[in-house]
Amino acid sequence: MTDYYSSHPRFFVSVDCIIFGLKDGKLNILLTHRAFEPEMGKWSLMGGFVERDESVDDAAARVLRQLTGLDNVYMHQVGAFGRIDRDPGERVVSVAYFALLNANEADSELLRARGAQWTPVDELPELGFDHPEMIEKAREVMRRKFVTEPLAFELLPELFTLTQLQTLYELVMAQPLDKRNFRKRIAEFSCIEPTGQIDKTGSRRGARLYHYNPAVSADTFSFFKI
Amino acid sequence: MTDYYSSHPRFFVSVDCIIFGLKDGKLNILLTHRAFEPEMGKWSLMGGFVERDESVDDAAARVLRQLTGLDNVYMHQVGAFGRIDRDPGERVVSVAYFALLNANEADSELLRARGAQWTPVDELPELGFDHPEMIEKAREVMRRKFVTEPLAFELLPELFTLTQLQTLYELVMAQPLDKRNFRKRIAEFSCIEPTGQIDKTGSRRGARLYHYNPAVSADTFSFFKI
DNA sequence: ATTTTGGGTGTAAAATTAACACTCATTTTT
DNA sequence: AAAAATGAGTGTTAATTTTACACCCAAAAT
Repeated sequence: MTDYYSSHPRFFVSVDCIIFGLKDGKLNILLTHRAFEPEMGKWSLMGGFVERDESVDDAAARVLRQLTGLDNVYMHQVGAFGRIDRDPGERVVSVAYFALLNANEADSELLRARGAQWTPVDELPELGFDHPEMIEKAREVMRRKFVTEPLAFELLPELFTLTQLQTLYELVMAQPLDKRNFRKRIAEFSCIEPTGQIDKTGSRRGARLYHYNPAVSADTFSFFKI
Repeated sequence: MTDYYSSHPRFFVSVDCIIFGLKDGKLNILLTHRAFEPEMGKWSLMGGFVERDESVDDAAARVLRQLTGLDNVYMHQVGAFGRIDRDPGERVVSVAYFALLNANEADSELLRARGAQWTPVDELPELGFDHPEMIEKAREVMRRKFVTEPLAFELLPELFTLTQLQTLYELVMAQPLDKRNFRKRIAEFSCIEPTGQIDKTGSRRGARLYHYNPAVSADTFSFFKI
């Protein structure tokens, strides 16, 4: 029975996390400055090896937790990356995940300790390995899922204004949206509920604060009607 | 430098292929009857281990070629499957791919030799491992891609009738389509060209045969306008 | 008191999608 | 030879969805 396996090679399996967050009204991802080989000195995605006692999904969640201190973060697999020479040191097959989180909730102590830094997606430094390809793919997958699933609320704070929500959709979709049409559409979703509260920080007049009620949406959220 | 890696475990990495083809007007996938452990006697997807000298993508293409004799087949990654106990024998991380091919072109000798058999997707036997999950996911990914990419022509013969094309879309989308609206839409694609020829096998009157010209489509094929 | 700033609102035209039924050409049956 | 059967082929209209577009509001700052 072991024969079936034994003639084949084993590889390191790693996970790489494309961690999205909102910073200063821009879409950012968390990068770390690598303090060790290979690719020492270069910026890279946060990654780690899959251990014996964890699934690949669990490994990704662990790497995220170790970096941000956060649990129960939305994550989604982007795909496996398996080029022979993708890691210059050893043969490593890596599975990429993207994560969406509220940037304010991440443990900034931990981030600093690990040399992690939020970086706007349109100002990325040169990255090692096949990380640029992973990020590209992650943005693609995220954009697609954003249309049919209520992902925006993973990135926004608990309470948000409609302008914040619209800006986020514009960032992810990389296209401007009409304010009135956007609000008309939002009004159709009973899961996006106005709280009585007003945000006074973003404007003089103040803007209504909304929150997302997942219990209400449940079955059919679809921002652009598909 | 090796320290960075050496404390981590290595795993077998495999590929599993969800091979779609049309048989008797139904969507089928190729299954093999396993003649060896683990899961001997059960039906399973065609898979294989990734070897040292090949990328994961290449391994999938090789497994497909070894089974069907075909090269240059459309393949697309479905994702990595990494549950700890997904393979009862050993820890194996598997990357699933779906493939689309013209069932008539596969080498039937090879298929027989390897115990492979076309099976309608709605009549699948009990499958081992996490293969049901892989198939589910593969169908999902395929359905999504079918809308925006000209995948139908990978499954159809070189020449096909519009009824064949519509039936295929109905199979993949799992919903009936209006004949007149369908043909109106098809008429807009200059890449779907009528040949002068007539198919007399499918009907008494005979139906025009079309073929797909990839050179014409190129940029924007999108069956349902997104 | 005036200016500035982002928040908030409705309607009409254009485009797309959905619904729908009959004739045609040929083969098979009687 | 006539009739029946079968899948191929064809346009129009209503309904829905999407897009385009401009002004007033409330509060703070000057």
